[in-house]
Amino acid sequence: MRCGSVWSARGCWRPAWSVWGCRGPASGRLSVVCGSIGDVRSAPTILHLDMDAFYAACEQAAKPSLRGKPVVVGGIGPRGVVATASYEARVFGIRSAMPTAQARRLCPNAAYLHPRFLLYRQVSDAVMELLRALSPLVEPLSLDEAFVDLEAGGVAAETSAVRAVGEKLRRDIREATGLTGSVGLAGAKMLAKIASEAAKPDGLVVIEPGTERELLGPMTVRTLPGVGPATAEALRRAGITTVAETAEAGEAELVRLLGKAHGAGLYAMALGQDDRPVVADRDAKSVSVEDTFEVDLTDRTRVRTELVRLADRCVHRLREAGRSGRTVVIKVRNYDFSTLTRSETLRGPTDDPGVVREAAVRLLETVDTTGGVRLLGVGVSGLADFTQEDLFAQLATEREAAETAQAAPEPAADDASEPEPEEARPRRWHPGLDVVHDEYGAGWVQGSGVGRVTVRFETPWSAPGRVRTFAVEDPALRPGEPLPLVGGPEAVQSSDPAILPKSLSAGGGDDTESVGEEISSR
DNA sequence: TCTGGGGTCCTAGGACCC
DNA sequence: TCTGGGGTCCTAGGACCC
Repeated sequence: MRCGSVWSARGCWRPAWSVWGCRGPASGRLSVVCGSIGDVRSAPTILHLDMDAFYAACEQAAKPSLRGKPVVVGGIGPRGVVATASYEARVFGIRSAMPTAQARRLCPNAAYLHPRFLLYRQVSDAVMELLRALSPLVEPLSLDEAFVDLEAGGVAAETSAVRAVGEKLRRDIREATGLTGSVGLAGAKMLAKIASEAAKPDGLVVIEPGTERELLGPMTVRTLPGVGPATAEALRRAGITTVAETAEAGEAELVRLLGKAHGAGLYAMALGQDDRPVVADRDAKSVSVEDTFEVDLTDRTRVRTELVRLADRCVHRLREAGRSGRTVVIKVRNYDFSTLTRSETLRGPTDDPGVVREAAVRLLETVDTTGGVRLLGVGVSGLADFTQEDLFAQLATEREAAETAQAAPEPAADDASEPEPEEARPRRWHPGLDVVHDEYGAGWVQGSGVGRVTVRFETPWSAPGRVRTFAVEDPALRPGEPLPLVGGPEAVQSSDPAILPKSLSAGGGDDTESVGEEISSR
């Protein structure tokens, strides 16, 4: 089924759904049943959009030389995992959440790129804007996914009307971003999501209200949202593997197996019942940051320093969101991957870096880290809208700062939101990052090592570009910014004139005399 | 060279209060 | 001074999602 998702096999995957969707003399009867329950709308007016291989597709749109090639976006380091693989990379068996090292074994010739969230957010904003033109009720689930309530947007509650809206949306997205998205339309969130999954890539699937039970019945229970490996295994041990078997098991049995909330929820899903509304403007409930270290931390002082850094980053994000929080939580993953959390609830919400820092350090003191620390995290929950100084928290800061002053000679700048000066950071030329060269213009890092960095000079609107290699300290080379994927050079809004050099717009000649040597592309 | 980072929701036990 | 029960808050852990 997975390989059914690749370009080549798309033709034989999608029609299978059309068959299911059209099949069934009983569909009329079922629609009456469901209509009477009121759990699913009588028209497929809930839309789910899912962009296709989003991060990888953004990179291919930005980097002409990668179009049609396997691209993997994710952690580049020894402990990295895959965030998104392009469809060309999925042919090799590469999947999200797979260790990058394993992906490299499966497809050594793919391009392995560090994520550029700035770009993904820009593209996402453009897509979400198109969605909000359809309805005031838009619920983003992530950068590349959202529900839209078309009924609230005044779209006629008819299949033909919502289908037309969905197809137009897909065209608009392609025009605005150059990317493809898949659309699912159904009378409930769960079904719309299942439909968009079936539509992938670059398709649209409608699930007609009334057909959902026979559609879902034969599918694996893993299809249902909320059923992961653990739930699936618990169900399998009870002889349940399909959605139909889940429904047959009955609510009481599912509650016995999985607990009250999960069991009851799963039973409803298996019947195709899902009346969750589309909710716009969901407030975040927690903010957290975490780092996995390339080598386990064993030095206690270093662990503390890193924790303080994370606390500052966390508060920075909290403040950016204009929030404060009452509960501080730290997360420690040990050398053996065992993970624990410790939390402390303050008397009132705070966004004071000192308070969060000290709570985090206090919590760390209750944890044995002698075996080595693989990951550290700091989070804040119990969020409130930040409106006023919290006196309790302020007092706590001063008191605890005084108490720990002698025991903890931590340097610690006063304001966590102060970013490190650019010069203080070593230049890290991660593969995939934008750069600008004084002479050659905009490009991206293809690789680096042993004091050299290899750059491919191309832009979203250029032909595939050529590769040159420089010393990592080359003063003509500097970090760049993402370029717009569509609109060409006219769309560039940058104060950096070097992005658009004459040599590039003139089509480039054989002009490698100066800085570097050519390197063959892989 | 196994296993990221950012989240959400649920459960269960103990404290505490009525 | 043998003991019931409910509600809420806090903490820790776990499953799941993208």
